[in-house]
Amino acid sequence: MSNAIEILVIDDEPQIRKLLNITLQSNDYKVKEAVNAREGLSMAANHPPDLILLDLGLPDESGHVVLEKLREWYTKPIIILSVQSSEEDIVKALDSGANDYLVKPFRTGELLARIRSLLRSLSSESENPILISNDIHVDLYMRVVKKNNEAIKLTVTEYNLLSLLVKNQGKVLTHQYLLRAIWGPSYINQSQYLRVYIAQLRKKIENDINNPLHIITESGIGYRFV
Amino acid sequence: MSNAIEILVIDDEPQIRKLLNITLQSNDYKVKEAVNAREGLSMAANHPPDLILLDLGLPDESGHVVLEKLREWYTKPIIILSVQSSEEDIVKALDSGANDYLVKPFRTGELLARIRSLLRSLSSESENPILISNDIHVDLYMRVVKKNNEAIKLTVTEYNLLSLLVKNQGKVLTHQYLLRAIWGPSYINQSQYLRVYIAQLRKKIENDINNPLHIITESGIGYRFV
DNA sequence: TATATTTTTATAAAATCTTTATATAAATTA
DNA sequence: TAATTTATATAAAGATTTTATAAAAATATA
Repeated sequence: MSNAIEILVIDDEPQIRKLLNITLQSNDYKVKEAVNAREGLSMAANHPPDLILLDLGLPDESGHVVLEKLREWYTKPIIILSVQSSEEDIVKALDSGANDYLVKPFRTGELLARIRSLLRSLSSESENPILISNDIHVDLYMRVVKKNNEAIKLTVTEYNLLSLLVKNQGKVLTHQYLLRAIWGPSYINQSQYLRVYIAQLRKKIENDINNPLHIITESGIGYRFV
Repeated sequence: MSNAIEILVIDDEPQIRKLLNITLQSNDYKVKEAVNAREGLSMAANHPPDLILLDLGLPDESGHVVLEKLREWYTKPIIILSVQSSEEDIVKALDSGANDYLVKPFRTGELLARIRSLLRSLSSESENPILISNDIHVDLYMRVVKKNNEAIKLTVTEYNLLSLLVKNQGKVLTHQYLLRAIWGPSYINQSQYLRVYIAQLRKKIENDINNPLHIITESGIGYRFV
């Protein structure tokens, strides 16, 4: 996966790095490791990650200093992992720009949840699930469909139908499934509804209506978005 | 100070509320208190605070449920305060949209630092409070709307509606969402209010009322500002 | 009280959905 | 293969829902 979320771990303890590596990778994050402050700052600068896990007790420089240096330019989440549990340390780190502070030993489930929380809140706008298929863009967050970058006006039913097809790109969705999902379970025999709306959608998004390239008919079964 | 940051405390324990009240007020936050879930949801809806401190152990409803209900529309920080320290509770709360989780008894200095951290990171986007869309300027700080550099007189409700639409430029906001945000949760069926106010806004900001270019109707769903 | 604002009511217009009709295409069967 | 059946595409009419807007009534504010 090339668009995986990248997390930089800056910690000098090999066993912690190993634990984090395994935990994070098994949750589909791409992990990079730095063993000291110098390496951490350099790696962050050369290839900025989506989130940084920073140990405060580094051998070559205080973690607080690293944090301040990072925050001069790095705006994404930084979580502190530290054996220091004093209120003074925690307040200092948070006020220097850390987004969270976990005391070692930490619980990995909680760490993962806090990572999810930060990634969610701090990147909410870029979280748009934009589904792209050649010239058709479906932005589920904005609720906009574009063809060649021009917004297309769709009715509620048209949009629901298209987004369902696009979400299941490549898969054949049966008449029954589509009717149940869009109109409700009591409409599973109204195949004509589907034909009418598929025709309307094709009119709006296909270039050549006699040779539809996006919404494909699977005769006797259903429809498929390509 | 009228533009003080407002924090809503939802907690049934009087001594905790008192402690929070004193702590927060002495740090220049404006504090509002709710003693149970019902009151908390109602206060949050009627006058949305800048941050919510939510106890999970409320008498009338589970804090987890309150959190989920809040997150249906409330986008600002929510910090959980709870005696529950199990990883399961923490993960559940964070994944339901909480921004932080502190186990009682908590250290007030740490709480204050975490509040500062959240207010800092999550409100950084609204720091540029002037939103411009072609000929319309909305200054969220000054609460002034200008069209072609001339100030437009808007009523409170008109302004609230417009600023909400402008803040979510491009995104479709549903009738429900708008009604809940502007009038409160008990008004979600009063779509007519919305129509009346949208018409009033259009009269004030659109050049051609028969062809509105800013406030777009999404029939059956809601409205969108472009 | 006078004025501004919000809420409610009424109604026309627009948009959308459902149904019908019919042409065309695909699959099945003799 | 040809005939027949079944499935699909599409336009268009009719029904329903949703929206826009003015204006009156109620409420809040100065």
